Amino acid sequence: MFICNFFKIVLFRVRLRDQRIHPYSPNKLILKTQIPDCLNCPNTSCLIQQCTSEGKTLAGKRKINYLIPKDQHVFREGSLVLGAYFVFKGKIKVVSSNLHNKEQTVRLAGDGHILGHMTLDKECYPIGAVAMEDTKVCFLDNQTFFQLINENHGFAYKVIRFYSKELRKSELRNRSFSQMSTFEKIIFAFLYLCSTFFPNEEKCVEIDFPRAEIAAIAGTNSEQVSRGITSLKEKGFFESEGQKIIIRDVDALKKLLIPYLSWEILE
Amino acid sequence: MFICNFFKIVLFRVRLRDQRIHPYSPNKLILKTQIPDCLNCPNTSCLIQQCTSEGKTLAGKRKINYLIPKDQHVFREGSLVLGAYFVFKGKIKVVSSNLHNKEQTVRLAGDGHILGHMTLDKECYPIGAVAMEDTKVCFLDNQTFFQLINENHGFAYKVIRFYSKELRKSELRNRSFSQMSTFEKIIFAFLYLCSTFFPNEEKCVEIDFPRAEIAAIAGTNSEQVSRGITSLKEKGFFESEGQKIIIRDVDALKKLLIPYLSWEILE
DNA sequence: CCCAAAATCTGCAAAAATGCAGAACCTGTC
DNA sequence: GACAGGTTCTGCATTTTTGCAGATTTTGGG
Repeated sequence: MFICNFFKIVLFRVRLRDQRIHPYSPNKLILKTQIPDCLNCPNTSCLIQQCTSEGKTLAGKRKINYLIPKDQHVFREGSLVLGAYFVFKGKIKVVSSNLHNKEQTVRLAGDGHILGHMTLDKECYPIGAVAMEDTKVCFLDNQTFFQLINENHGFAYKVIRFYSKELRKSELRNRSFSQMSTFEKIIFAFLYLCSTFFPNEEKCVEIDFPRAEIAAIAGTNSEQVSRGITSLKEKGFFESEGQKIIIRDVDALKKLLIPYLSWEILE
Repeated sequence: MFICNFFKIVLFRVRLRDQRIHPYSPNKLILKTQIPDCLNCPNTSCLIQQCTSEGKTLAGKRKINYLIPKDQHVFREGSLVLGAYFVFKGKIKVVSSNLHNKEQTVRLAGDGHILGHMTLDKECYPIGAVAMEDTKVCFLDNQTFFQLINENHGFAYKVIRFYSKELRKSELRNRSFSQMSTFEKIIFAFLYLCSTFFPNEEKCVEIDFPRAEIAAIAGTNSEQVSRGITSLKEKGFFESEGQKIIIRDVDALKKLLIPYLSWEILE
């Protein structure tokens, strides 16, 4: 057992080091793709839209567009991240594993969200990002990002607001993990999915993810998610169509978590 | 029970609304205090030090200094935050409660850290901040903060890096909450305390907080913390002097959590 | 439409965490 | 140095969560 763990650790370290050496060895499954340049981008929620025309022109020239197929990594745990990814269209989960190979989804990112982090020094975090469906992203290297911040105050301000807001959301999720029952955490996971991936849909949302995916967001296992879904179906909050779940009234679901009152944040 | 909850909710809402109306009704226990202006500030970890001389002069002129006594709020849950607090010297916890009156510590902030968030619109989060010992903070209103970002690129960049880093730390704490056993979470809480409040001490750290305080960080209760401490004393990781705990070798403690490998982050 | 593979659901026993209550221990004051 | 008030520790019964295993349902390919 101890020896087994030791090997796992060594392997993990090697994996990390490999990725330090080849941080962007191109994944053959990740394809460059066509996305409009920033001046003509239809994605109004992208923060680059806060830049001046010159800024957008620069960003459009420098950015690299990728199509990340479903279940492929945008970047891997332990790799150096040399810039930021802006989600053009799609669904991304930010994940973190431990050596027992249990994966926790620590953040969800939808259209217009930023992934990756800004570093000057060689930082290296055990966090990765995976596409939950075919997703188009725009990559900006750190240098260009820095230049955009220098020359576009509105952009810099919005980026700070974005991170500050995500930090607060993450802090509330922290509270959820430590105070909620498993059943409540499952409801919370569904609401988080709704607010991130369907920010505009008012009442009725369809969710079609494997139970294990939802479990990784809620911080439990797929059996509990199953039990939770069954219970919510019995109570009339969910309907199902095959393995897909239909939430007819998201607000009713929110009311189940009133003691945790964090709805301001789930805009 | 239901009615009781209903009243609690109403009261909570009223509390929130009151604080919206009087976001800065001065707490009599919070005193303005003497802190050097930013040009002569000895706190090198403060991000305002990244500004130009003009920026520092402006910040020094506009900032308000407070001495927050132990156990007093810097700001309360639900209140409007109209600017940012920079910790000059002391220890702050960022907390979030639920209606069952259970409080979770979602972040720790030591010297040089930033609290509060930047908002243009009237946002309102169920998050508060409390001094864990007498603490001096500098308050900058949003307008000045915005001006500093406009005119000091290095500052803007560092602020983005700060939030991005805190977000990542928070995400790792999320993983900890959902994957660690209670015992591991307690160890993690001690390490988080060490890395935030004693960033420079190499091996030996003294921690003197009530068990309930540590429980709120770890996401458990004080009984479990007690049991955890006893166990760690038996194993030789902790010594005690009255109710104070002495960790002779922080690195040895870290090794207990190797499967979660997040030490890069606990700088 | 049928079938095999995959995913989901559910009952149950084992494990972990919780909360209570009383004992032991610390702290500061007189 | 004794004492009161507070904090911490620990044993125990209860509750919650977990993980397994087998039953059931769904999915996608022919």
